Amino acid sequence: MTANLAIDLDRSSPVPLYFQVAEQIAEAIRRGDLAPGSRLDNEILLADKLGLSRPTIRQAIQYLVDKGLLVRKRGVGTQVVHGQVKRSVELTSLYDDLRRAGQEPATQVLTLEPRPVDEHIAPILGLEPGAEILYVERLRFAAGEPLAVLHNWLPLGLAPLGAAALEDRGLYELLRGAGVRMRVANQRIGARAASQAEARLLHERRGAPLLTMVRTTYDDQGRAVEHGSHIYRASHYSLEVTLIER
Amino acid sequence: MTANLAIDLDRSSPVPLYFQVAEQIAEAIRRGDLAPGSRLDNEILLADKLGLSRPTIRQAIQYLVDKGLLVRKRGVGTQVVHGQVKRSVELTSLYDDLRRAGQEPATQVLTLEPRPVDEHIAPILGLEPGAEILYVERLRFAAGEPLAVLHNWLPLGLAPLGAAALEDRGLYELLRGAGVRMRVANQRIGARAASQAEARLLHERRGAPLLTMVRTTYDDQGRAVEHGSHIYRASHYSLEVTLIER
DNA sequence: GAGGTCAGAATGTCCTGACAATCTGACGGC
DNA sequence: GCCGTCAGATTGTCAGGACATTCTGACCTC
Repeated sequence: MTANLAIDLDRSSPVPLYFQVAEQIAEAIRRGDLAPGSRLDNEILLADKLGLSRPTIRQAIQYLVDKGLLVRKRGVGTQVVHGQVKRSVELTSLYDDLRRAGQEPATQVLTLEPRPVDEHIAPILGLEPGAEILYVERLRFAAGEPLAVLHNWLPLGLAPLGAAALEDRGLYELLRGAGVRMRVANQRIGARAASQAEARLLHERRGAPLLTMVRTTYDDQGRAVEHGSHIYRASHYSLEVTLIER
Repeated sequence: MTANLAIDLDRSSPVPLYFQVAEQIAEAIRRGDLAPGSRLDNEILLADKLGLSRPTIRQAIQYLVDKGLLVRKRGVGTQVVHGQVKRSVELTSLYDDLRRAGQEPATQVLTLEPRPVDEHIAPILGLEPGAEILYVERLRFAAGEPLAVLHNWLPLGLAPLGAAALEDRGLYELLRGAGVRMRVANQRIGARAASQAEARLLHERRGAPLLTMVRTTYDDQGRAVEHGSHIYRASHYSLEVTLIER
């Protein structure tokens, strides 16, 4: 059933075996070697072929099921999902997304300063009211056109964030580079009409539809590391999300 | 460290042990017995206390990590996430969401008929061009106010869908009841201004901002089972999503 | 021919055991 | 006092095995 799907394993590599397997299956799906709807070998056979144990194979498959590339059914087998998953459920910033799409993003920092935390932001970030936080306001461009206005609040001392760095890279990239490991994010997505000031920044007319997103991100210690409130030009941007039921 | 967190296990129940553990930890978090930021006992100790093996405990914890309730860190331990997760990454319909929020949803079926599939919908659902599919158009109300216009395309013969049933329940609920097991969904979320006709249906003014969502849902065999294109009144509704990085 | 029954196949759950990688905090040397 | 080292704690990875549950399709009975 399966094409003979060659998978190389490097046992001396620090990359976990289950991950090596998962990556190479995912690659085969992307390449088209594993057609949508086609069945994978069963877990025991796969384990046998690769000289791995069944739990390891299961972990690899589970990883891809969680990413929405594969689907399993007890008593039947594991199949490749029809219709490709556009993008996985990843914690990426707009900047990363745009660059990956070849859009050549640019950023203009409008504000970057410590300020006392707002009373409605403080509980979200788990801070004392009146504490100082870093406030960032940026205008994001893609292909020369203004695309979004980004407002962020971050705990001080999390990462050294300078205006130059922020104009050169995405916020998430800078945080990751500073050792912050983001794990969970809550997002609320809505829409509203542009105000006069927003319209001017974004080269839209007043009342033009804007996509709004409010997001709070937590790290692997469960601490809030970032709160953002963003507006996007609906005419130029939309969000993509993949949901997976377990 | 942990409150003494009593967990009852029923080994004769068909509910998997790892799931029983996960549910009761989640319940303790919701109740507040496990405060945000507090640490769980380590896996080996927990396994010992409950008379289970470590892999089973790990599976329970992994389940909650995937839902965004817990966060782990190697060498440190497992902690409850600060700031509650509003809603988990579930495959729910608008109807389910509204009812859970106590909004008392109602539905008016505008169209319900088989029709030849559009040429741009056919490849999405994996159908031959020209094949017949079921087209559904509904107006959804919450608390007496119009909230959204829902357009759906479904393969014929998937489930017996009558107008009466659709006015009484959500589409997802009906599909689940017919044995369809949905697993993966791709959503694209955007915004645009309301047309004259849309405004009339939704009691808005022309040009009012609308939230748009296009979604394709796949079942556990990887087959597309539903494609929908929906518009929501941005003034009355927003979407909530939780992202988890593994 | 319709329907029920049963065997095979596949994933789901659970166990035991072992070692690796990583983080924290304490200790000790400079 | 500062910095590096080291040990303990904890999660991450991997192996191998056993049995349960569920689905499909073939076979048999009526």
